Amino acid sequence: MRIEIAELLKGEKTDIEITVMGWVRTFRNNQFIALNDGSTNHNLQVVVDFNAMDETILKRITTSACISVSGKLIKSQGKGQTVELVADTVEILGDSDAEKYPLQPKKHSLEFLREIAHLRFRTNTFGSVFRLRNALIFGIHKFFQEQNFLNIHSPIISASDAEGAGEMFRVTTLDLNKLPKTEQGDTDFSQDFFGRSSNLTVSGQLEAELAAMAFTKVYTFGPTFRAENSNTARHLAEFWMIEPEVAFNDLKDNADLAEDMLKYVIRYAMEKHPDDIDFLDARLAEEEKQKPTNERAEFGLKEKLNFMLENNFERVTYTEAIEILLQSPAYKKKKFQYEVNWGIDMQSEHERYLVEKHFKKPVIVTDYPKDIKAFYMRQNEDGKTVAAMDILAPGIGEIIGGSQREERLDKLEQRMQEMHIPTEEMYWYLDTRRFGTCKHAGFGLGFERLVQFVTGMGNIRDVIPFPRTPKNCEF
RNA sequence: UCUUCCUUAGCUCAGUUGGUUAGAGCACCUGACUGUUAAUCAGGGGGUCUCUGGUUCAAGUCCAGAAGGGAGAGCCA
Repeated sequence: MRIEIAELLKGEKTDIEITVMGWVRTFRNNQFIALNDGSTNHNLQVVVDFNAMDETILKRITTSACISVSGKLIKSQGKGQTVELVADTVEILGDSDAEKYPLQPKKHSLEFLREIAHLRFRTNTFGSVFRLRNALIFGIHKFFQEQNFLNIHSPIISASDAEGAGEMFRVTTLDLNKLPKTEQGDTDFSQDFFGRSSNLTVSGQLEAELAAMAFTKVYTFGPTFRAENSNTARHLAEFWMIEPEVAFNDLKDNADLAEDMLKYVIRYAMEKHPDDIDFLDARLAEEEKQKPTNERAEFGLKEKLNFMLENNFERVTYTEAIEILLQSPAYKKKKFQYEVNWGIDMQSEHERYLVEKHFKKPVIVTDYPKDIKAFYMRQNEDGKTVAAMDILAPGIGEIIGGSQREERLDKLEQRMQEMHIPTEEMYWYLDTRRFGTCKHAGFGLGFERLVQFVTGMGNIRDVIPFPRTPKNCEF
């Protein structure tokens, strides 16, 4: 019977006959196979007696060959591991031509591995990243399910282009070489599949709001698409987003929920895969050593995560945040490239100063000027700000954006008109304000940014299996 | 999209003021060794110097353009 390596390495049972299957990481000294099956970042040491083994089989034990080994699991006779498998039989399930296989048992650059994303799962780094990604996915569902949230599948294809969250990918079945035209000469979308123009979703929030007006507590967790020409280490054209929406919550409840959720899922992932956290912690420390002293991160990965769990997030209003920036040494020494005054949309350098220099922990900034925020955010009594919140994380920037929603029909309609959002087309959204409206709030969490935060990976393209970015749709 | 840097062997990189046949480590192949931990030792094979054009007696090296990639920025999650 096949047993997984993670189970064997617990070392609870020895002197048993077992079968193990996996991929060869290295074959040392014609005797020792480091075997990995993805259940853990640790390898099982398989010991072969090369004098007794068929030589043609020995030659086929190459890096990344897939093999099945049967034999006896014993206490290790050497140092470096607690148990090892003494092979009776080794069966080659899949050969791997050592001359052509691009991965070697050595350090590769992340850029190179990105070009062979179909094989990078087989490395220690990506093994750890994707096990943690899985734990975070499950941890998020667990957190919400334990609190009786309802998971809603919001649509992936959307006809609404009024959400204003960014450029959209068009969905069409029209022949692009022979587009039907209207009398005015525009493309005639009435002949398209849905009888109107349609796009991939940029957010499930509006649909989540509809569901929250019946189930009270809901969340979405699905793919999201933005056709922005963004070339950065924190943007993808296809990414996953979590969007909880809760009836009767105000902005403070919303911030509490976000903070609780982040802490819960980070703790869950750390407890589920301590070895992977250890590995990535060491990897990051190694990487930091290459940098000049003044560019090094202040905390190691584990330090950072533990600090996050043990401390409350800092909460400041936008107005207070601007005041902090204006009083900062960085501002007085003219270190900021962009101007600071009340009303600006804070730039990366400002957010990073607040999070990394001033507070040195995650910060929840609330009550932004209404002119820099979306139409659906609840207008505050001061007439200038809205009940918005952004959570800024060290090293990542904005990880969560949310708000209390405008539940008052007249205020919402007025704001939509000011911002040129077509109210007729959005009748279904406005209906919730017509029929039994109530205060409610929610937020959007960029899932890959969370994975970046937990794994310490600097580039978002290294925390999703097959990244989609401008000019890149390989695999 | 903007700024900036990079592109030399399968990988990581060196290559002097432009000057014979372009190097190293790892990987691979052959052999030795056999309790190794990215095993070690000896030998060997492996190159359209990203592409296109230009300057020059001579270009990996200088100039121009293109492509790809990194970092930072904008937009955002």
